[in-house]
Amino acid sequence: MPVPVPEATVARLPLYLRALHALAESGRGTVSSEALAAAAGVNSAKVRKDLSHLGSYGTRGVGYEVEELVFEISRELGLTQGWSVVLVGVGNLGHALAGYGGFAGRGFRIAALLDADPARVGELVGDQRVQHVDQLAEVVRATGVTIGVIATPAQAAQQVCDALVDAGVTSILNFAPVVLSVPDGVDLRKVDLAVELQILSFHQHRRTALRESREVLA
Amino acid sequence: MPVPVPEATVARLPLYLRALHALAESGRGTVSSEALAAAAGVNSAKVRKDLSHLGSYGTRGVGYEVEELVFEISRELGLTQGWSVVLVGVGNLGHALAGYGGFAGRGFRIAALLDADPARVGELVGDQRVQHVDQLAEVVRATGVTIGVIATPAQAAQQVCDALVDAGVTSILNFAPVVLSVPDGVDLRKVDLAVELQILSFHQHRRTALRESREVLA
DNA sequence: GAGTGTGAACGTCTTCACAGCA
DNA sequence: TGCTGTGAAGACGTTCACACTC
Repeated sequence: MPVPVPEATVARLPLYLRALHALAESGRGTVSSEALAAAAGVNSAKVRKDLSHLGSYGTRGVGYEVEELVFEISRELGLTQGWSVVLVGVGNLGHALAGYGGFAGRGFRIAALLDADPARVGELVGDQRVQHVDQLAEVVRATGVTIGVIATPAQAAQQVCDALVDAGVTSILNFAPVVLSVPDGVDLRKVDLAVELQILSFHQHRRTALRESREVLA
Repeated sequence: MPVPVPEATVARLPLYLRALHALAESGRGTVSSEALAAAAGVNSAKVRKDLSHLGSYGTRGVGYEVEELVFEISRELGLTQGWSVVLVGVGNLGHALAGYGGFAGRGFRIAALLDADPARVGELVGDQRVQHVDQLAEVVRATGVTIGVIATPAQAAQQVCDALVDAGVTSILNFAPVVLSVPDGVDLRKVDLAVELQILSFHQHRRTALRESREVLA
């Protein structure tokens, strides 16, 4: 593999995967780049370029086999090996994540739920019982997880992050609204629930500002 | 304003804003691009370029005034005008969003909470009582909201989206894992909670694959 | 004919490196 | 001297357009 898959392509593969799962459920055996593009909300040239980075899985004049593509994308993303995940912070967001179909349905198994609040310890969420965050190192060792998800309040996040790193977790997904720091060799990604709303605000703001300035001119 | 603010810059402004709020709380009066970059998790050249698109708010040899920058970024993002938001879907994720500091703390007021489940109607979340989604048109008219947030299950999302558009909402933020379609003139953005986890999986996968192939060679 | 795979053109974003100002 | 603001260079990503294949 001399040419690595571009990061922008990697970011879209989950999109294609979701669209393909939907297509497979609706009984579609094959898709064109055009149809897949529509289902994923991008344009067809992008789909073809992206998929070409994984190899040649399409048939000219026909399209791509849905099942085959699901497998190849899953493999590329490493979803076929069934990751175990430890989720820290079982508030509303933690509950939402624990019950999220996009996790369990995509090769991610929640191996443990941790929280700092003693009142929540022992609670049953899905098929897992909430454990105290003090057990973190032990839990990570026992379950062998390599991926950690942080859904705690902002103040607790760095401490939890450090604990995860110390315990040997090398991939961390952070939902807390703070910038975390990790040592080299640990992959940290973040989701900020408010960022997109603020971007939306920017566009709405500019649109109404433009409309008003046009009305002034009229 | 002949040169529009680049989209990539807009996407980072919320980051800077969060970092600046934290700096302001800790009593910092002024920041260098270097310090702000560290707090926001980017590099300093980017910070300077980004901020230069808003105007010249820095002082050479000194840096930027924290309070001033907070105001200018907020203004650019349109956060100073206090948007009202309607949130549809009050499950775990909806609860998490309703209680999220990044919304209320940034000029977004939740004007209404809607849900399709009669069992949830009437429930008090924060200072709002959950109303039935059938009231959507009426609620939008009464409150004059222009931003809608969808936190429903995937199956319900397009229907809710259509209802929002019909009611006159022109900016929609979608948390449901489906691609929604909206008419021209409506700005649609999405957050997929599972995408980042899958990207993380890709990197973790590639890392372990590389390590293994190196071990084979050794 | 239909639709993939891909070089080439184009556009956008990032980074560098330094002139210029406080 | 310290740090901003910015042209210029380079990396990266997108889109076009068409040769090629089924």
